[in-house]
Amino acid sequence: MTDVSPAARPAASVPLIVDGDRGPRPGSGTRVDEDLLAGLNPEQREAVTYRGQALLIVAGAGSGKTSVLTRRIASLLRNKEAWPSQILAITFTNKAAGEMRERVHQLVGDRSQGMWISTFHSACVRILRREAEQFGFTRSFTIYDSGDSRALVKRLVKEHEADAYGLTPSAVQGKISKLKNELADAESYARSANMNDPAERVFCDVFGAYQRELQRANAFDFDDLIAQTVYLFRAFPQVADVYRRRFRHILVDEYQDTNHSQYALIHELTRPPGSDGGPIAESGGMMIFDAPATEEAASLTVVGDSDQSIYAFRGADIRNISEFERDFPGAKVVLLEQNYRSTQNILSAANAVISHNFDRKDKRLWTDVGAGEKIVGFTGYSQHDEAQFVADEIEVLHKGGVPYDQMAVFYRTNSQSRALEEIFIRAAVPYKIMGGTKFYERAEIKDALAYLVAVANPADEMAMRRIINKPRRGIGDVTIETISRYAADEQITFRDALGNASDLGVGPKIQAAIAHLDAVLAEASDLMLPASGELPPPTAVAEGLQLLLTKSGYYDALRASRDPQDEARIENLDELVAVAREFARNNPEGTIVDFLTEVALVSDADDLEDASGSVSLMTMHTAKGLEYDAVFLTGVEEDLIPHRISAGEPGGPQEERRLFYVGVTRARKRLYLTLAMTRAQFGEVSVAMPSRFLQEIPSELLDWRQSPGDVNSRGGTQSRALNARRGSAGSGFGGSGSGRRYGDDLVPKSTSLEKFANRVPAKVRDNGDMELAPGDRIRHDDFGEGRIDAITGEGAKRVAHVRFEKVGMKKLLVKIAPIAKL
DNA sequence: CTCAACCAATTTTTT
DNA sequence: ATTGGTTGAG
Repeated sequence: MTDVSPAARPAASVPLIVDGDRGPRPGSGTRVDEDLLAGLNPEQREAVTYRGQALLIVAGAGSGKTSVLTRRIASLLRNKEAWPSQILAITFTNKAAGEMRERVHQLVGDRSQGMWISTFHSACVRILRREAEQFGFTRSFTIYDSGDSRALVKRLVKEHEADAYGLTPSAVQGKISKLKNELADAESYARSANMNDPAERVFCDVFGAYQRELQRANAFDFDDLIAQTVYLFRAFPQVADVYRRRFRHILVDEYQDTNHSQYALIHELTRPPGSDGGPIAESGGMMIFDAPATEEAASLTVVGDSDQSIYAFRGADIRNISEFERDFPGAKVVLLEQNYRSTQNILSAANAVISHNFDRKDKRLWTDVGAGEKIVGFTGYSQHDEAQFVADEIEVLHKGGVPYDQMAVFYRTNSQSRALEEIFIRAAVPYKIMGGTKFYERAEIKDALAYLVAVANPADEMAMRRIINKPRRGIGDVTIETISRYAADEQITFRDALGNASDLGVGPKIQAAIAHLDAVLAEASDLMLPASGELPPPTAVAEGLQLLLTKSGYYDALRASRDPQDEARIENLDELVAVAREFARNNPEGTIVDFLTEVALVSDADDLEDASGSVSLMTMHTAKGLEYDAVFLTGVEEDLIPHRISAGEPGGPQEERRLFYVGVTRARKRLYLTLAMTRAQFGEVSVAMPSRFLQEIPSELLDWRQSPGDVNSRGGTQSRALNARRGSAGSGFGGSGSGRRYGDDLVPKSTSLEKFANRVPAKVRDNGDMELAPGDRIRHDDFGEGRIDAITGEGAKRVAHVRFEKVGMKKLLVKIAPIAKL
């Protein structure tokens, strides 16, 4: 807060909101080093050099916005318009933050030290840790991830018997999250709620209890991190002023995906410092007297693209960006429409699809790199068949010179990754799944972290409850409630109650177990948080973790187990210890609290290192902001993309279309759209329909290796709708088109068709009402002869369980399988 | 209190 | 199909 801005000039009688385009300040903009602007188009230059109160950069997909943003920051630093510490840049993921930090560092060197480049959540944690004592928390508070808060909600729902009113834990959790994103707390919601509705009343009770439990546990959930920071700023203007004076340049990436609380946070930070007025400001202390009565608000730069808004489901409000000019009068708007990423064919497809969203501002991406390859379509018989095509095509591309890490496979839902994974393993395609079931969400990792939390934040009863009987110590629900009640009676924490094992009135065996756990926690605490106040050694976290896992008996219990999965769990724990060591190396001063913070906020810790050399698999949401030479969009089916659940929600289908658009625009040179005719879910096989988005792509852009009509017999309607062009495939590829880059062997003229002709029925087929019964013999085009074991299902979903002589048991969809009765 | 067996629900996307 | 939760026996 003592930073003095080299650019700050006492602004005489500046109104609260600066009006009009004031143009570049004298001395800035003109002196930007030319190398920062090298290779930029006029709009991009403007976005880098414009100086003013508010700037909106509307950046279409692939328009070079990251480059613009980093150069903008670099130019502020180079021209000495700002110290690093005066810059706050918000990105959507930690990974993006790391990359931006790296790129700025490349441009300006060590001058970049001290900037805050982080996610909303990380930035708020930093602020909250600093200010926690102001409002009843300690700086070692715990961060609850959604799993933690679900566990808490679950307990409270049970305690309040809220399920009797039709409130499921997940519904309650979702509603609480939504309310917090709107900055509504339990009290304010209770005032506006309809209290005649008993379900509402119970919900308010649970919400209130949930918040009290968090407070008691000295914990914040994800949503609180933002919302409580806003409350903090509103309740303590002098605290807010510290940050308003400090951050003179605020930049927010992916602005279209900000929710209301994030929007409010930005507003709080961009108010002029010292302007709050009212009684509190008078008690604000000396600073008010020292500083000019009114100072300039920080400058705000936001970057976004409303066509890429895909997080409405978690409260993102597209109006934040669409009404930016109204919120910040006089804001400058720069449009970046030239795309430097994809070929024209890919862009044309993207433009065609997104133009079906009616409530958008028309924006057309263009490029000057040429048409490029056609988009390849493929329809598999099953999800495995689809996966096989993807795996084979990846190998073809790889032989043609595309590195694995320049290819990615996207899907709508995480569950779709299974089939891909199975096939990729068999085909020996190196792959890496991004996101999904995260390392830090595995049970054993959460247990280990709960041990650490129990040390770092003894007030966190959730963590204590989690570990108290892991490994098995003979402590069940009854004993836990006994301890809990004892702690309440004695006005001490659950953790401290363990120290009085003999007072609890439990059996001697359990007493001993409790005393032992208490001793282990105390020993770890001495190691990681020495009472003497001296700084623990950097290795303390890793050693403490090791100590906890060993002396608690956790490791031993896993080793003694005969469950084969427990071996993998031990490996995971070893990896966690390794992560702690690595953390110590990078942060010699890092404490246990810092470690837990990092772990709580980093989505997938290992995504930076070993993604190289592997194909990336991820959901389309995760893909935002990334780009690859070749992209496979899989499962392009109705009910998947657009997802079935989205149909019922207002704006749902449109958001799905944006999601599809995001997926398409990730591709630089090659795009594959694949689907399957049948998909198994819940162990049931069902017939899938091609996604409507396929029909929105002009047929001349698409080259079907195998169209839905090729696979599906009732192809009449579908093939018409989907521009199936069986037989004309030869014209689309195999020639010496523009795709020279990967060599001519890249696109095998007909091999892939031949290859898959074996696997997939290449001709139109409809078995209609073929009568089959157990015991019948059949012949399958691929599998040979076999005998029917059983028939299950009804109508179009009738499934034959067939024992083949050569390949064993198979399940076949009677209606479309290439089979004949013998 | 623990374990085995059975049953239900699950699959939208994430910091 | 998998997983988590519940139930009842030991």
